[in-house]
Amino acid sequence: MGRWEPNARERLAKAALELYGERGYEQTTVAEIAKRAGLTERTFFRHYADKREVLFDGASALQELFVNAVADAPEAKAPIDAIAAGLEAVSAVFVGRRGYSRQRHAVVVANAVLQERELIKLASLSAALADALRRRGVPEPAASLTAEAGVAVFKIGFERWVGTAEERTMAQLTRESLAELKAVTAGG
Amino acid sequence: MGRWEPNARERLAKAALELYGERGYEQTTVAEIAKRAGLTERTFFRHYADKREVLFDGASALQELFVNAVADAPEAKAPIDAIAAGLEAVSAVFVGRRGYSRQRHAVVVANAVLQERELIKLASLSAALADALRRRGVPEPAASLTAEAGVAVFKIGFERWVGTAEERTMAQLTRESLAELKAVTAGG
DNA sequence: AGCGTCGATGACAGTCACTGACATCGACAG
DNA sequence: CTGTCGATGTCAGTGACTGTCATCGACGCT
Repeated sequence: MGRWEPNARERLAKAALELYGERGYEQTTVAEIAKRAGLTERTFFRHYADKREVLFDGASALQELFVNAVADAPEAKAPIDAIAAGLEAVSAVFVGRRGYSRQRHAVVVANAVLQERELIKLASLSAALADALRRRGVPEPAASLTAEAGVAVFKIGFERWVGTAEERTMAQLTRESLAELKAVTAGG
Repeated sequence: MGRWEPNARERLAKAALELYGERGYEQTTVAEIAKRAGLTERTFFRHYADKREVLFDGASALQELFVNAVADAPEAKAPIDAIAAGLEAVSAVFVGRRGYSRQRHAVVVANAVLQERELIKLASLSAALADALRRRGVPEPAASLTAEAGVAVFKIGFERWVGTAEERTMAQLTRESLAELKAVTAGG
């Protein structure tokens, strides 16, 4: 057994989400988070770059999953359909995590600075998707626009998923959102 | 004549943009900005909520212009065409401001925290556009998706405008980007 | 002219996010 | 038994941001 309790990083993330929910993000100090996790403030900053990042631990894994699914889609598929394949893959990882997703989402929407961080994560995702599409041979600006559209569908699909009482899967809702986007941009 | 030099707010914005460009955003302290503007740090925070906001003074006016153009578009127009009318109106205000836009954009893209602020301004714009579309009778999620698409077109059109050497207007570039988006989302 | 109010600013102390430097100490290899 | 390593603790420091009170010219009223 080590000198310290294991899973310091996870303990910090859990403590932070709890405290942000209980007292609010601004009313919570990093020292309090560290104390609840049985650590010190300095150690918090060794695990997370800042007070917001602690809520975004899974972001890079999600991005990787999305990008890989797009890259691995059949070559013959159109850009928007490769994105659709990525949306399917990403939707799958949310199965069974609706409670956690709701709790986390409630904290984020309540604080502008957390929304900012979420938005830049989505922008990073969009850039990575555009890159994956370019590697599939899609030219600009089509690659960036398709990526932006995909992220918009993901965002709105997710919001509908956490916001609805019905028991519909995130995959269903993203499929519907994509169909809707195609409808509103049709014609002209 | 007043007790102080006029246009304190504008002086602060000018000093901040200069210093962010000269030394970088992080290497600039608010006290330095205030000093260059002939004021104190405390006065800076009376004009701007934080160190980033000083670069986003025109954001609310731009949003208002965009939203009004969408609201005032002929009733018969489809949602995406109302958005297109808004894009035309917004593009017009950038005429003659390419140098300033480039300088400001260079500062923003060099700093993640400034990009975050820019992204939340765009998110606010998207929400306001969705609201305007809803008031035109557009249901959800079509309103939000069309708004997101419009913001994506604006963003990419703007980036192409500041990034290209050719003398093309922002209106031309946003028109092209919108056409491209329609093309990539077509079919399926 | 005298006077009271108001608004923009200055002065100052305080909190907290975040960083750099150094110390601690169990695990582990040799 | 000893030296290295890695995760943590300790502590001092910077800078963003806030609350509070003081200042003082402009302006309207009498």
